[in-house]
Amino acid sequence: MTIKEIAKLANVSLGTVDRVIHKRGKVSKKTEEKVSAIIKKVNYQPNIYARGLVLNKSYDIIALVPSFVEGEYWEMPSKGIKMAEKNLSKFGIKLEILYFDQNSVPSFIEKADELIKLKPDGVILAPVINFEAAKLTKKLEKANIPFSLIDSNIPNSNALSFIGQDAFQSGKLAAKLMCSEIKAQGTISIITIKNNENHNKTLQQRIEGFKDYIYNSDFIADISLTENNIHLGSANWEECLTQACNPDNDTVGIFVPSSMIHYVAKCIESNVDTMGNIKLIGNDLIANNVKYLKKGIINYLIGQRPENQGYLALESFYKHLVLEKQVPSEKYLPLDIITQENLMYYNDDDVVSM
Amino acid sequence: MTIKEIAKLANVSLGTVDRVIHKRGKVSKKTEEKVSAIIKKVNYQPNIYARGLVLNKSYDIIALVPSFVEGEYWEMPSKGIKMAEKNLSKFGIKLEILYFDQNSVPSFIEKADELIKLKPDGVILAPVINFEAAKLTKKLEKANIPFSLIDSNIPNSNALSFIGQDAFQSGKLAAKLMCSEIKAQGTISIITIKNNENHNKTLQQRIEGFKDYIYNSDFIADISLTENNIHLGSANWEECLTQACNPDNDTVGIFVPSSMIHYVAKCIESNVDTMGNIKLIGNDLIANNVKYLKKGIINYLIGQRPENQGYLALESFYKHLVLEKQVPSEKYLPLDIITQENLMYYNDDDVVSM
DNA sequence: ATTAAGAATGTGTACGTACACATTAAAAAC
DNA sequence: GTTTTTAATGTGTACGTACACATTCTTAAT
Repeated sequence: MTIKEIAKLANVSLGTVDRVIHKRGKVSKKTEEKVSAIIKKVNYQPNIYARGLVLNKSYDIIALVPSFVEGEYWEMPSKGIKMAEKNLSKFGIKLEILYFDQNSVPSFIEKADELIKLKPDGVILAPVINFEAAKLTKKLEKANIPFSLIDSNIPNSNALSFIGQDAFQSGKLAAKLMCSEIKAQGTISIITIKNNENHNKTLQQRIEGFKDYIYNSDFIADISLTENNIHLGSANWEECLTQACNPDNDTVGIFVPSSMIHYVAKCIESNVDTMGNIKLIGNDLIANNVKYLKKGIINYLIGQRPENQGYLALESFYKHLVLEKQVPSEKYLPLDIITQENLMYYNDDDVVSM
Repeated sequence: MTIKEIAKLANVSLGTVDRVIHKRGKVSKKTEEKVSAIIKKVNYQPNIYARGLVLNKSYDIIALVPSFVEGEYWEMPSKGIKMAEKNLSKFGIKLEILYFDQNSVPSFIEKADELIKLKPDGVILAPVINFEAAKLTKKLEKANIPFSLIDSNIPNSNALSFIGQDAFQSGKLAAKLMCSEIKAQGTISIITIKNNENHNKTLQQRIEGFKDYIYNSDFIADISLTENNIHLGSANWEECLTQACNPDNDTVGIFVPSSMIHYVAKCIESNVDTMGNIKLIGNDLIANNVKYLKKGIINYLIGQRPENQGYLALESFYKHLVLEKQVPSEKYLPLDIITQENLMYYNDDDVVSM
């Protein structure tokens, strides 16, 4: 059903139908109603090819995400964003990725300023530096530039879309798995490993979820819970870590609420005779973690589909700008439980093919 | 970069460039080489809007899948296929779904004949009735109609694409989870529940995977393994099931290699005092199973993203017919481990949004 | 040298939409 | 009743591609 046919049905010209569809005015009330009725009746759907051809718009989307070295967590969201660009560039979605150092506030500010100057049509933002990210969203709002958030949310930010995880629930899930694995009484250790002093909301929420589950489980009688922080910047962090892993020789499980769990895994591996039975649960399917999962040193990894997060973020702009469809304001991705037995189908390069 | 610009660069007309691009011949070798070189150099990508507009082709895809009543497994692949149609119809992908009764070979044959008569441009086939499905694929091949398989594969069928699961690995995963959950020695029971006598390859592979894991685990010393079949057609199936659940009063876990596990869950629920501690693991996130997972009667469900399977199957034709891209010949979806703690984000209606 | 046949190349139209511009009809001003 | 203004409606062109058809250029046959 085309505009032409509608025009014929309504006994008016193409131009009139066009004005009605786009609400450009300059149509008498009578004909407006007549045409609208027909449009509704025949369920007119614009031909996206013709539309795309004549508009021939392109949209510049800028993603502002943490930089990474190969194998680090933030490689995965970036990968997803790039994959989406490959699929969507033919629809006029152009992408530029700006990387900031997540351990450096000035680096974020610099890139944020650069972003604003480029006047993009849309922004994908990973608000890992919370406060500064919130400031940027205010600026974007003022400049009327839509933005989507990935990884973590900024409540009440008026984002086009948030795509991420439920970190609290992720922690609960980790605790549940830990409780399933542990067969004896002892100590469960929560170890946080960071290379900066920034407050990380995601880590905190995972820890809270973990503790929430443990405190409410039947296991609480048999276990004690300890928390440790390791700072990778400090000189003796390796000693500290080894010490934290099994201080009283009764540690039965360790939870690392981040992708840094491979550091613990490595430590356990080199002390396998004393620590070999400790159950290890952490987050994210990065290469280093996968290695230890395959070896059986890490028992479970929890994933939140970071590639998908990136993919969906760019796709949200395609839906919003190209298709002019409504996009869901929040999308929580599933918390995947990954173990030796199902690893191979998560580790696929093509998880984002949809 | 358009054909027009290429024509200008090559000092030829649009028609000549067009002939070169589509290899229609009637171009002298010299100009053909000149134009080809330019096309390659400027990395010409056809404008999909203009292309789509002028071709204005539509493709009739027919899906041949098992019928279902609400809440049954096969509702999910159908849902995914329909969701894909919603997204892809604007690109000319038209869908018709034919349903057959998976307990009736004649019903399959009837629908298959109907399908062939409709001369579709592509077919999505769920080959649950193996032998007849294979016959259909031969016919389709002869008629030069591409087809994609979902759920289970037909080896060497020359399908455009197979989208499904690794059933053997699914069984192994179930066994791994069972071993994590079980704290005492006793019997693990594999219960198959069917309402027909057809051989079901998927069930068989899951069982084999399950046994493979158990036999190779440290647990084998502490447990014994039994197998039971329940036929829902028989008059006394409920008695049989109750009997099978805990025959020697030492059952510690039950594995049902299908979505039928809710029958077992119901049985356990009504005998909670004697069977309350039995661990339950089964497949598929259908409503009935979710109910018992939430209640804590089912401990784990293993999912293989049936909606995604359906979605990807239709999308494979979009990629093949509309975008003329190569599609992967096999796609194994991840085996999701679902438990109370991560259920909510899998049970989302919108799992297929990508 | 002229013509016919065939190869090579060029031109024109259509697809459905958006938007600028042209035209006509109606109402207001004189 | 004529002119001016404004509202309403109609027309034409462009987007980039595919394909039918028209034209020009070669080459061989007469």
